Amino acid sequence: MTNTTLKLLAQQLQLSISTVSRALKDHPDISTATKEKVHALANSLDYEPNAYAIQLRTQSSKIFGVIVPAIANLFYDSFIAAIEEESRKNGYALMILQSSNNTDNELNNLKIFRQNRVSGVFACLSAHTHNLEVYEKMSDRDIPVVFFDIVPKDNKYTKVRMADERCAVIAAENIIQRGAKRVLALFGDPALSISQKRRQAFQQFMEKYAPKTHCTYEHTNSSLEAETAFKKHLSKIQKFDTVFAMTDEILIGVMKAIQALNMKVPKEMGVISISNGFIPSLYHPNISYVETSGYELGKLAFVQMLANLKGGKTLSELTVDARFIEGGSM
Amino acid sequence: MTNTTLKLLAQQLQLSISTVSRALKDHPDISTATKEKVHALANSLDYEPNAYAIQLRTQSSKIFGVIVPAIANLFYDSFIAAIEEESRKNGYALMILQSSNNTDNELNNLKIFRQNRVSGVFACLSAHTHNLEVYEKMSDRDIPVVFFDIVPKDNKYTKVRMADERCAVIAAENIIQRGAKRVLALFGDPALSISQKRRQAFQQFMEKYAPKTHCTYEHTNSSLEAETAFKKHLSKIQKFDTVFAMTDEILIGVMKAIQALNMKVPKEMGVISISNGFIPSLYHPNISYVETSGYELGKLAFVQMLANLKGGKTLSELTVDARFIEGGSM
DNA sequence: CTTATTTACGCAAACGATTGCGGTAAATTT
DNA sequence: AAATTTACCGCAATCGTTTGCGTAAATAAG
Repeated sequence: MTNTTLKLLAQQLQLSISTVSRALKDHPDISTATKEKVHALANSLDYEPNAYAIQLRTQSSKIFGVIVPAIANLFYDSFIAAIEEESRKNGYALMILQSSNNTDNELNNLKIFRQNRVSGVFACLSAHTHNLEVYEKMSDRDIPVVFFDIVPKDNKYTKVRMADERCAVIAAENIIQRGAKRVLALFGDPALSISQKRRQAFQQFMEKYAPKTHCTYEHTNSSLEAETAFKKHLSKIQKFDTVFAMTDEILIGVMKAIQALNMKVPKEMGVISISNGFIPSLYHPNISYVETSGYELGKLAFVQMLANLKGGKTLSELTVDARFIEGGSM
Repeated sequence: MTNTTLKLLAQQLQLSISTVSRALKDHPDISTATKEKVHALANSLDYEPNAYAIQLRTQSSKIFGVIVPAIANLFYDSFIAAIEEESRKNGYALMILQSSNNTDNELNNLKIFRQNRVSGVFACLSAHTHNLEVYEKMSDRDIPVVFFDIVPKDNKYTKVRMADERCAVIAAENIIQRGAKRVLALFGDPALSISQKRRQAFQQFMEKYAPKTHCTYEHTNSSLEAETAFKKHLSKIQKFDTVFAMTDEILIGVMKAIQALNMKVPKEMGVISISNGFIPSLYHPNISYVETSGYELGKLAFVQMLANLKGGKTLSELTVDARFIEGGSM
């Protein structure tokens, strides 16, 4: 079956295409009688406007592009869920592409977005993207870009992110409150600015407010590394009583070690992490964590996008605040 | 900055639009000299074809629509990752929409797909969708639909899914092999056909090949329910020694209970589940599971889609086989 | 040196919708 | 009865590409 078009409707109704078009969108020039006839036929023939023709004519696509390092990631999932909700409300659809933390893919994805003339792009930088030229190209085409989570340093861009330093500080506060004596703090890939920021904020806070607490810092790149690091440090003479995991990945490694060693949480070992909450809820007792909500970040990003779309430029960096969620692990 | 178009290139080169168009796609009618000139200018001006104009002209959009109940789901994530990979290779992009298991959303999503004239749709039915009329509408428009995971019963549709019965049977086999005496088998929402199939296959197999093994069956709708059910049955006089979790969600509940009760796996309690592998890997020892790979399902679905696109109709139901992955929990 | 063939390119009509600019009949006002 | 509105509607250009067909010039064949 061929698709119903304005032309077809016009022919069947003995009207011009323009009249049909106007009738369908309730233009005042068209009489009520005609409108009704048009609507009736359109319904019975299941007319649906061709989005491509509209975009070609109006030069606006009602589609947002989204670039995430990985779709299969709880944090990004919730981010996507949030902008998907908002997009739907506002009549937009989403085109989601994953970069797999690969700069080539990132480039390619942006190309697809340009070719599809998306109305805007939500982008999370690949871990090692430093050349932002490609993103400039989007701006040149008047396609607003809202960066999220992993954002460029330059503040000529619109960006939203978690309050990374705050997260680390909140974690530190609670560790101090618990009265920890010796802490093992595990951070992620040291090349990532997010790891650096969190580590720095954490360390500074601890040194300032709990100088007598002994902290060991380590960077790990996977669950397995975290697990190994945990076990290694535990075998030392001076055992630690509290562990801080910067990411879900690290927490997973830590918890595997704890289970393997059959340690009691929180009695023998206090655990705290930064997470969106899913992983911490898998264990008994629930792990206490500082919440970083991808969902809220998504909502915020969408607001920024809309602002960008309407009122020209809104250059700024917004952050979603974090809060401590009490589990039973501290 | 305005976008570069064929027209612009043609003007600057004193050529016709058609010549430029043909030069760009290496048409034999165009001389090498001209082609080079055209390509050079196109590159320097960053020409990118307008996907909408192309689609309008060619009536094919190079976009696939995907409907999943939820994006934030490990199984669907890996499914999406797979078709994303394949799509990229074949020059397609993905438009992903979530139904949130809501029929209205599902309807709406399909509408968006139709308006965007997607080349095909990968659809996972909402839990309680029984009216497939909407999907008929897609077929009417010659938009192939490949159902995955939760698929309609009617076999006039193209569908791919996990070998649900096989999964359950494999689990049963291993439970028998372990020499289990008393088993608690936890299944999901009894309204879902997938729960029914798995339960039936499991139960039949157990009754046939291990009639003396005592099995208790229960359906639960959440992690919490599973946790409660586990604890409840454990408090009975006749304790069970093995637990089977049909889904990740159930496994999570079971493991929380096991941790809370500080039971030893596998000594005091054998655990086996059906999963894609992520959740089972979070525990120590790793949980043994029957693998259902969303990734492979995605690959298979894509093959089906391509076949559908090329050779007309390929109505069939394909299943991805399952295999047992040994953890340390059995 | 005519008559076929190639070679290399341009014309123009689609694809489906939007919209400024008129146009004509009927209704209303002088 | 003539002039002016008002109410409705159509014409045609436009968005950026693709593609069948036509044709001049260049080359080959006779």
